[in-house]
Amino acid sequence: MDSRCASAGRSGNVAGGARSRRESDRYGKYVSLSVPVHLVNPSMSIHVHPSMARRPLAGTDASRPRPARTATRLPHIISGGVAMRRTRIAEVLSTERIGQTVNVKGWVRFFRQGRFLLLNDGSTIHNVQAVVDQEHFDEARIRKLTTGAAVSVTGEVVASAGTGQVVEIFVSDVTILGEAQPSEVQKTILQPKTHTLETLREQAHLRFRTSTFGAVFRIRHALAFAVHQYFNDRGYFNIHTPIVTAADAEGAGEMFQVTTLPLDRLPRTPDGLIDYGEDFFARKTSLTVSGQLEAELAALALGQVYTFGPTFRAENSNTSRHLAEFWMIEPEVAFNDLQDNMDLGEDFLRYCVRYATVHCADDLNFLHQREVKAEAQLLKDQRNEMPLLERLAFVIDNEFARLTYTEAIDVLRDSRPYKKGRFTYPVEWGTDLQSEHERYLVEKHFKKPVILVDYPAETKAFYMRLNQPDDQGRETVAAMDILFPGVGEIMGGSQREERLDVLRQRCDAFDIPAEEMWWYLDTRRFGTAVHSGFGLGFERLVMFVTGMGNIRDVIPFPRAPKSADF
RNA sequence: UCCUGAGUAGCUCAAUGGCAGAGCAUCCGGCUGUUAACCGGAGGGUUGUAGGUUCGAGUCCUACCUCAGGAGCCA
Repeated sequence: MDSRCASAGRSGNVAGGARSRRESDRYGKYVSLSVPVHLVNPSMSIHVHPSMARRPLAGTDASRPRPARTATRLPHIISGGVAMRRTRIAEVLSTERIGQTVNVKGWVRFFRQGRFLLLNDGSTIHNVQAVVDQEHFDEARIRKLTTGAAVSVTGEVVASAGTGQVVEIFVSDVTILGEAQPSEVQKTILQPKTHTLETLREQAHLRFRTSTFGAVFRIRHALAFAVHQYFNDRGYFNIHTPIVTAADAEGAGEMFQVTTLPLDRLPRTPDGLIDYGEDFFARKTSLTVSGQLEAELAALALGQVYTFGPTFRAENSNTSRHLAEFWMIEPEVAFNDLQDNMDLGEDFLRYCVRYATVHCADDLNFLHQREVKAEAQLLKDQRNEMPLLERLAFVIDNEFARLTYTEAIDVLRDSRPYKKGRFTYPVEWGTDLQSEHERYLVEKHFKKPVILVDYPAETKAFYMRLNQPDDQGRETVAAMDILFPGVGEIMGGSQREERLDVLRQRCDAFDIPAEEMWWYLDTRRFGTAVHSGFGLGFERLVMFVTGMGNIRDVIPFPRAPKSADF
């Protein structure tokens, strides 16, 4: 980046200081000289400054002629959009540009009164209003300014004469880049009205254009960026664990098989079994359900690592919290015990939420208002106790409640709903907590995120570290689950079993063939060490931050049972 | 996979077993500094699919499909 800035500076063909050179460099690749002249208003004169066609820069895409930055600096370039670089609408609205001529490209949201063109280019939740003076343009072109069309607009930024916006663009030229037939648009979610989330889901390829999904996916990006930022700043290394795996022992759920065998004529062994020796990898393989085991290997050498990749579960889960394909973040840290693991999980979650509130204020504000409007129509007991922005602030400002599974059982047995027989499922030590129990703890009792630790050994995975039996001889493992309001289990992790003999016993108890796990067990043979990690469902984090109630609305193209459209 | 509910115009929803409707959107016309613009008019339907009951079914019954909410599995 720095070197590219320097070369832009050397070219010296752009007026202005260091800042404008950097901006020119950043946007230079979007510049196009070839505006289709037949789409330009014939009544407008087109002036091309000599600087438009000169001095290629050395190498790189910047070797195209460079445009003037603004009409203010080169006032003799007055119109036509020719060779003007595009300005993102976010930039037009957030910086002081009154008096400058800008070019924006985007999609029409509304065209009110044949005069007010509301454009959005995805750079921000906000639209820019472009005022089209009909007398200056032929009717044929005006008629193509319809909802959904892609257009390029050039004009002066002026203080708005209306009251709904601070600035607007007074259009000197408008070009239709891509038409949208109103009769066809009318059949899609692009028609400017409120649609249900179910309808939007049926047109997932178009829902990016809506305000809600624009906001959701900008926030999703910010959170993904925050994940890498957090770990990078703290000396973690990102590990790309395999997507195709032969490990069948992770115990994290049903797996999607990966094969190149002909399904209509499977090769058989003499015993009549499927002959996986003929398969692509010469063994049975599947899509990964977790990168944890591989991340452990890396952590026991690189110290602290994390994965952030796709994960696949072939469970027949039909809920608002499950996907067949989702993204998971799995840090793994050598020498961390369960306490360190909890501290990491809590600090990490707080960091991500805070990052979103700082970097996505406009989008979160929109989703907040959207939620407030939607909740106004719900019955009181169905509403969230806190609106979105308060929920986020609450997580940032308050420490999570921490307690053991055994203590949680006591809390539940002491609760009103338990004593009044309101729980559907029994509360007994040794069984997994049900959704209703977790929800009570998070939403009613503690009213904040809860970290539960030390679960009964038989309910958890083989790799979790076995604790000392308690005074009643009950066995637990050093597992931790972080529960969030509305989302449920957002994170699950543990201290790993580092003792070879205990791990072997656990493999036996879970019917896991130790010989297939030789590479995993090897780490316990050569310099084994205490280590811990967790898995965070990325979409569940996005759900919490955006307030979306269905996980299928926080991933662009959801995969779920009987559903892989788009 | 289980439980509950839903499926009627492009969208959101009405319609006691008796003529299938409204608002918005679309199209045509008007108005023109609008803010989910407004005013007038028009077009738009195999009521999810397949059977059944009935003189008559959007409405009742059966099966299936899809979706939603909840449960299980989990992140």
